[in-house]
Amino acid sequence: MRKLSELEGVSLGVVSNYQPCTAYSVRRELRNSPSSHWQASAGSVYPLLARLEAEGLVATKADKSDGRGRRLLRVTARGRKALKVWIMNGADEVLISSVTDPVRSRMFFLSVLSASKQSEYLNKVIALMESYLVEIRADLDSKSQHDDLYDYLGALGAVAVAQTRLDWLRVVRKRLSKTEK
Amino acid sequence: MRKLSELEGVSLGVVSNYQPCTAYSVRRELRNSPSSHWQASAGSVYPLLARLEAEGLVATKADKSDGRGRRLLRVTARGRKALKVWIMNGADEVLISSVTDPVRSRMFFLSVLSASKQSEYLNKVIALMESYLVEIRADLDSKSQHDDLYDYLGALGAVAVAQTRLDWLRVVRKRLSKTEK
DNA sequence: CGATGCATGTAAGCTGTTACATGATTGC
DNA sequence: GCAATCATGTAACAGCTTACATGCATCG
Repeated sequence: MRKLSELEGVSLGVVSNYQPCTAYSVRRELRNSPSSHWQASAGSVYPLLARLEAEGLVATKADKSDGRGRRLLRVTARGRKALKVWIMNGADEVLISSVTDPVRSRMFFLSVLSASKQSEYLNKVIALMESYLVEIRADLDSKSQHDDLYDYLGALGAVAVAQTRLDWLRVVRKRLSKTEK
Repeated sequence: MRKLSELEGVSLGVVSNYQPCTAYSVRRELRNSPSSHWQASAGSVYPLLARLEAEGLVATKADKSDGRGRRLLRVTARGRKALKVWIMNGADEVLISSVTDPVRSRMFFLSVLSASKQSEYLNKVIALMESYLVEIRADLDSKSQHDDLYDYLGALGAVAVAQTRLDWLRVVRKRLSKTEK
């Protein structure tokens, strides 16, 4: 069986968690989830789910009671197995270290900016990180440990990492303002 | 001027930090950097740098003393400006929240695995995170604050985030082993 | 003198984005 | 009745990966 991409695995997982559901709701779930923000455009999700259906990982059933022609998705037995394989394949050296942070990437080249532009950039990024943290904290608070534990634990990780990134940015700002003097 | 992609910005930044350098060394730098792990295959880096050259952001000069036909890259004035714009554009809401962690993504769907498979997965991932942390800690230690401050601060962020992810995974493991009983 | 690393690139293919296109349903 | 949302998709394009292809330099 073919190896699933990240977006394919996540989409299959979303179907698994919310079935029966429509392709549209999968897309919305990916877009709205504040903790792992995929673009999940229509041009990717629909062909992707069609691909998974062609491979027998999901099955669709037309909902005749709906005039919009919605088609309800379910994960097949094959699909459940493929999801398990995808998860276990996530325990991979390369995948674990492949988390690229656009803020951190820019840090390495910050010296090309003037000192004032540097602090302008840092202040902006810190402000954005702060409001992002508020957003995902609210998301975490909305998730009870007793409702869906895995959802809660995932959101918990998102908050922890975002807090760490913010703390780090504050250290950077402090350190750079010291050098300036 | 066109908006640069993440890989384009990073590549331009690497040239800026190490100039004069070859396209090959840019590729190697991206591949070997443990803190922000791009694949940076030949098929992406060479066309990318050719693109940047065509737009006048980098300039190449043939090194006649080298039989391999190496071409040395430099950032032009236009390129330096484009790099500055790219960095400032990084202070963006969407970009900041776009950090997707493959380990965290999988957490939301972990319930499809049996309890024993769940702990097998977590143990594997934790072991990998531990050795990854050792690797980037060594990288951080190799970077002096007085040598290149920005390099040091970037690596510091990578270590902080990796440590947080590991701590989170340990919390998850503990929490799930409790539920099992 | 052979393996590894340096150095440059191309071709095919997959994945994802942006923008477009259509129509039904629901809430105000 | 009108706007927002639900719902499905297509077409053109951009970007990156994998695999291929070539040849020089350096070290043991």
